[in-house]
Amino acid sequence: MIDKTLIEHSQAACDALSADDDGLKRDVLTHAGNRWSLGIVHTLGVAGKLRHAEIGRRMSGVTQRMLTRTLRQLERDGLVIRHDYREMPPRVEYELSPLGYGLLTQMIPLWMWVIENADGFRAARERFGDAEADDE
Amino acid sequence: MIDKTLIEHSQAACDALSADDDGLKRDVLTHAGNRWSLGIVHTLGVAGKLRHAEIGRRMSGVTQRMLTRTLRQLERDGLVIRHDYREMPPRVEYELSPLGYGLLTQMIPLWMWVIENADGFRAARERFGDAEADDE
DNA sequence: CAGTATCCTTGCGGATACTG
DNA sequence: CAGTATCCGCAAGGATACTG
Repeated sequence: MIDKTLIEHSQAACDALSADDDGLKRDVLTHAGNRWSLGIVHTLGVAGKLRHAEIGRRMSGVTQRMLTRTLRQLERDGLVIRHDYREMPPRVEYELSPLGYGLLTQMIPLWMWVIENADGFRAARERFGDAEADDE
Repeated sequence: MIDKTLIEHSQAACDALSADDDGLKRDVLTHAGNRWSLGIVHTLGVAGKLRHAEIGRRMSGVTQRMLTRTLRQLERDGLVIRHDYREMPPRVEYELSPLGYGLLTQMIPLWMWVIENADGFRAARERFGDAEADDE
């Protein structure tokens, strides 16, 4: 059975939050859910400051296009800082902003929870994946 | 300046997590980032058990199509439980699963952080939104 | 009431080729 | 090296109409 106080606590917290912009939260999660965003934030969080190509090297599968796109997105979101040294050949480095580090920090407990409950998610997938996966 | 120990703590935690499936985390966030997922989870978390139409009434803007789609998605993800009473006229109720309540709980600190840092996000938007919003 | 069935637009993500 | 420029397929999201 579920802890009732947990639910009530959630209620109180959610009510307080509902007053603010609900779209902002979804916005952040939408961008965070994009294919490469989490990986880049994670990589920059671990490595500190990296060049464009170096990020690409550490994240197998990403194309230059998507890397640039995602980095620009993260920059617009204020999570990543871009340093263009205006040299020839070009040298550009990316690093997490304080906001980016903050997000990374906030994400960690969530990630751990997801992994702890991976079985639960997979179980749900199997229950429904076989039955009605084909119609979507 | 940013707390260095924070970064190192993040590093350690992230390294531990990287070993596991990175796609799963992104998967959860992708679904959570979908247009109506958060709102539904929040609504069900606060209200408990609701009928299809009642959810729609509490979330202005959602169409029946998207409501059904999102609910089905959440059901497949194991976050929401669907009760079909097989009556006529139809009566179907939705409620959060334990996993759903768990996710909601995990989300709350993240949401609070997002709202606390809303100024930071908006500031970033304004800095870049004006300059290069037109080319995307 | 609780959905499906269509049709449409938008944006993500990828492949490939090119440029300063 | 750090990008752009084009091309494409796919899925999210929305509008509208219909059904058991």
